[in-house]
Amino acid sequence: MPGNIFEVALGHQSLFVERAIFDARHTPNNLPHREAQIEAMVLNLVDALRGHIPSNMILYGATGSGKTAVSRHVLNQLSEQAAELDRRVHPHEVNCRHVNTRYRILQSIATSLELHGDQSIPFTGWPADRVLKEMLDRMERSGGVHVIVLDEVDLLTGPSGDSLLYDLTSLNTLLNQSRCSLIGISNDLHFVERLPASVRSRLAHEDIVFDPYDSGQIHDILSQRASDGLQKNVLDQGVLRLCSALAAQEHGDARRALELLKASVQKAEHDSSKTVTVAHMRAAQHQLEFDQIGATIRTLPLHQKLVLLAVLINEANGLKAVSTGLVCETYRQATKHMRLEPLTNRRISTLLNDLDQIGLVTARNVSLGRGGRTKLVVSRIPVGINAVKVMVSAEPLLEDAAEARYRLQESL
DNA sequence: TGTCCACTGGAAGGGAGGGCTT
DNA sequence: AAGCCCTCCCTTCCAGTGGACA
Repeated sequence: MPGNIFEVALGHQSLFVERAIFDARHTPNNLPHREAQIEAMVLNLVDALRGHIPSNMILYGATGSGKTAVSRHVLNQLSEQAAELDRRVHPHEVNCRHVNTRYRILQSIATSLELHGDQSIPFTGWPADRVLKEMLDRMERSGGVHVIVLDEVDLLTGPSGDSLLYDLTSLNTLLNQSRCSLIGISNDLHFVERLPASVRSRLAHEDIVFDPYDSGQIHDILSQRASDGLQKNVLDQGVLRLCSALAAQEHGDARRALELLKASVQKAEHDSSKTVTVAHMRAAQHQLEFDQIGATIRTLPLHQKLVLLAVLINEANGLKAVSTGLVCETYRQATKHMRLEPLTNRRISTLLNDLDQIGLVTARNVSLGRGGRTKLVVSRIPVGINAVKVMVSAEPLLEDAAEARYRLQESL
């Protein structure tokens, strides 16, 4: 008589003790190799506990260099200490990748201060200035010091972003009962240079730089998390060293290293293995790469998929680098096949830049003399991933266009 | 050395769509 | 219902560009 289908799975002993320790949201109490940055933040933010206004700060550093984790850790500690001293400190964290317009950022901060009986602010509809006023009112009412963290602040571009940063850096001139300090977190060292002078001088009072972790430092971070989050002696020799070395190659990205270690342990569990081997890690690495790129491709808008398809079709026909003109031409044929209105060349040029930005292609500007100026586009999708198949599975309409073009090219 | 090509990329603005206020 | 605000996606216009070629 077969038992419950979950019974067997429950019977397996997990290699994890605490899986959450490997999550991106997890903020550890101990952040190795970030003592200097923590100290710099503390020296500045301690003013909030003395009733003064901490200077605005910008934390710079590559992805996975610990900026967000350090900022969360420091703010958690600040809130704890404030509670102990009966001071009011209100941290607000906004990720500008997800919340990326002036309106929505103001709305998000104001909503975090919403009290029972307050009118809730809609996602859209109000004039932005009204949202700003509402946010100021709520800040005044709650008093104390507000610390606003703008994660990935470099993604706030254009007049709307400048205007928001202007608003936020001017808050202290409008507030009477409370104070405000701003922390920007940026991957881009040159972000501040693009800001208008009026904002730049007020935002960048203190810069804290997070150098990428080297292989040894990532090893320390992984060892610590492994000892907190995994059963004893489940990692084969060499696993941590390989994982750290791979992450160090990828610009010292500790987040990626943790993700890889977690995926490797899951692979081992899937194989009902009692230990995690280098082979599990290699398999996990492939899996992560496939998942990441596959998800990116699947979520592209239709025309962007067609532009990528145009690049891949030309590459499949032996071209190593494709010019913008050729991409446009192939793209137009595909849209004609699908009975779609094609976008303009200008728009395609921007879509190619976007594909370059998200890492699916490399688009390099070159001049071919009398052949004119153009971009040479090369796909960056690893050989093992069938991007056309991924696109077709997400957008079945593309199947005909993809196949028709292949047949056309084969017959040439 | 000037010309020319095939673009690039900034700026401005149109229009659709979603949501709120009056 | 009309008017307003905001965002997003897109087009149009156009000055600028790098380097081969005459």
